[in-house]
This record gives sequence, C-alpha cells and structure tokens, in this order.
Amino acid sequence: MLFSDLQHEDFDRIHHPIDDIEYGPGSHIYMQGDAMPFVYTIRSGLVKLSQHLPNGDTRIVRLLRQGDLAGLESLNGQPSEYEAITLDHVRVCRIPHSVIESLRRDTPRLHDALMKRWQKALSSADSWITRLTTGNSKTRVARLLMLLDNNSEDDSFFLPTREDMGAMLGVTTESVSKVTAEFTRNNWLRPLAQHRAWIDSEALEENFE
Amino acid sequence: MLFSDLQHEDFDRIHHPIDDIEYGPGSHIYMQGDAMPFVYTIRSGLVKLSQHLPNGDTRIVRLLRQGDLAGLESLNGQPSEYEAITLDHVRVCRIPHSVIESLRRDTPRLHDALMKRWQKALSSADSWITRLTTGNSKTRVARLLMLLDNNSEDDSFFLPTREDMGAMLGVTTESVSKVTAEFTRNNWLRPLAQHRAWIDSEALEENFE
DNA sequence: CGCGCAATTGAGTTATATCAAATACGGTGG
DNA sequence: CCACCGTATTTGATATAACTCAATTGCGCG
Repeated sequence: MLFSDLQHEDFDRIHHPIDDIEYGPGSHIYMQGDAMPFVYTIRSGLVKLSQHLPNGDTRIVRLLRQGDLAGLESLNGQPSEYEAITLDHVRVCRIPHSVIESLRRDTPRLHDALMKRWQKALSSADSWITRLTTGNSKTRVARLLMLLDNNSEDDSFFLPTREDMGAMLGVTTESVSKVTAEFTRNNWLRPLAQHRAWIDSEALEENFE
Repeated sequence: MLFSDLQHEDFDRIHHPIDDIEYGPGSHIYMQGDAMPFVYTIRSGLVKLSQHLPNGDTRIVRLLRQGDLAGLESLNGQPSEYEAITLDHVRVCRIPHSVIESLRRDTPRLHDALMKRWQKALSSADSWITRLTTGNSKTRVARLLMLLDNNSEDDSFFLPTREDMGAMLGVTTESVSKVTAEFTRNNWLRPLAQHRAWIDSEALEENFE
C-alpha cells in the first residue's frame, strides 16, 4: 500500500486507527459534498470517480484500481467534488488525514510516495482526456477496453455496464451497446460471466490505434 | 509566485540560477519528448498544454495561467508527454529541479505550496473533462468562454483561435466558428482587437448552465 | 418459472463533420 | 498610408455519425 516502503518504527507513531474496509458492488465510498477526514488507498477492485453536473447528468472522470489513492482532493479540508462508487468487490484502506499530516512531517519517503500518486492521478486524468474523449465512438470504446485490459493482471478484466462506459466516454448507453455488440460479433470482444470479458488486443490495436 | 511565502533567508540557500524568461505568442516552452530539468511558474500570459496522439491530431489538455506550474509531470525525470506553447505574450520563471529538491528539505512551507499547485492542476483537469467535453458544441463553447472570462482579472479576456478552441473542446474548427459567429450575432460575445473579447456572462449563463 | 433490469436492435431525427468557397483580417513592404 | 498577400474566419451544402425514442431480447436471481 501507500506505506509499503515505511519501516515498522514509523507505524509506531500512529495513534489514529487505520481501518481496512470492504464494499460490495455499487457501494458509495463517499459522495459529492461530503466533508471527508480520510483518504483511501484501493487494495483491490475497481472504483469509479464521478462528478454530477448542475444540469443533472453524470460524468465519470477516472477509474481507481489497486494502489490508487481516493480522496486526495479533500486533503485541503474542502468537501469532495466527486463521488466514489465501487464497481465490483472492493477492499480499501481508510487513513485519517491526521495520520498523513504527521507522517508527512517525519518521513520524507512518504512525501515522495504521495507526490508520485498525485503525479499518476494527474497524468491519468490527462490521458483520459486525450484518449477517451477524442475520435468516434468505436475508437473510444476500443481504447477503453484496452485500458481496462491493460490494468488487469488477469487474462480477463472487469467489463462495466454500458451506461457506465457511456459516462466515461461521453457517449450514450445505446451507442456503446451498438459498438460492443459489433465487437462481439467480430470476436474482438468476448463477454464472460460475472461482468468480466476478454479482448483480442491485437485486432483492436490494429483497427484503432 | 511559488516562493512568495518564503523568507529571504530561504533564497540565500539557492545556488542554481532561477531565470525569468519571456516568450512571444506561439513559442514553445518545451516540447513532447524533451527531458526537462526545470519546472516553470507562469508569471503572466496564457499557455496551452497539449498532447499529440499517434494518429496525428492534437488535443489541448489544459490551459495554464498566472500562478500555475508547468512541467510538474517531469519532476520524476521522465521526458514530458506534453508540449507547452504560449498563446499570447508570456513571462515565466524557470526553476531547476535541484532547487525544488533542496528547498523541499529545508522549508516545509514550500512543500505545502507545491502540493496545493498540484491539487489545483488535478481538479482543473477533472473539471476540464466534465465541463468541456460534455454537452453539445454550443454548450462547450459557452463554458469555455466563461472559463476564459472568469480567469481574467480584466474586463476582457484572451480569445484563442477557433482551431485551438476546437482542440480544447474536441470539436472541429468550423463548428466552433459557427457557434462563436452566432454568439456574436446575439451580442453574447464581442470580439475586440488583439485577440481579446468580451462576453455577456449573464446571458450565456442562463442559456447554458 | 417468471420477474426485473440490462442489453440489444431498429427507425427516424438531429447534430456535427466534411468539403469547398467566399470573406475578413493582420502584417509587410512599397 | 495604402495595397497586397497569406492566413484565419465565416458561410453554405452535403454526408455521416450519434442521439432519441421505442420495442424486443437476453440474463441473473429469487
């Protein structure tokens, strides 16, 4: 986790409790407007970070997976502008801000770790913009599938609902469905049980760079 | 600047030179692939941060303005995945990485300042996704204009070329042009000399939330 | 087995891209 | 200061991709 590179002695300084928490699919870890005294590291599973627009519709801005930090945005004390909802079964580690603060003063290594996560979040947000919101809908879906596939250590990966995929790509549910259906007919995508799926990365890669 | 809250004594520790640099419109501050030993703070002017896709087209992922940091992504030593190009006349402050490192050890306040910038960049990237890549083209252009207007302390603001606006919104140059032309006919947008413009924020706000 | 939700499919509509042309604009040199 | 050139912008006609609405099918779960 975040603290994997810290020594035992570091942990002795911690007086506030760090809890491991598990969530079923579709659970709220936190909601838009919550004042959060915690950050969360994802131990396993997939979490969507979404934002509600004033006009009512919702956009997913990022996916969080193993090793990612959620709630960084509230370290300054502001209420969260996002909501974090689990897609599948998720285990997180909940860390009070006070722990971050005190460790930060004493252990430079934590500092580095935090900065690295932050950096990662930022570059992931940017590649989200360039790869997932440009091109036609087939290209976008293909890129999303490859991204999901890449970040799975497994051979298969978690396939979100068409609605969620739409919210990530800025495309309607029906359009996503039409594309995934076509990919399946081409044997580029093979939906499996339990919301999991397999893709022919080579085929997708050569048709959509 | 970044260092506005540091004492004079802090600066005495700096041995590497911090340069102030000025650029005319359309200058490269750095390019995709550059290995950069610097970060830059923007003192004035507007900078576009863009990324080239393998297929050839370019997407602008963020705008940087006074107080923003450029080149944060390369603090880890990796070559930049972005290119930073000035839109108007820009003054920057170029800071070697080594300065960041050494100050970091000695002055926790700098640490906090850095983190805050980072945080700002991240939340700006996210709001870029939700506000500038959703909705129809009129809505997107309206939101971009309001964003540009907001961040100008002036009554008027810098109006990018239609092409650049298109690259920010994921829309073609011609579509942007049709929208801005319509807004101008409605007197919601008034282009001025020197690539500057004025908007009727209230009118735009009520037509596109 | 059947209920409910998610996914697929289709037909019709609309928005945006595309292609092509005309116009406006800014800067340069005479 | 003006005329000219190159570039950016505007405009229009057409093609196409995506949305919308509605109906149907498929699937997981009690």
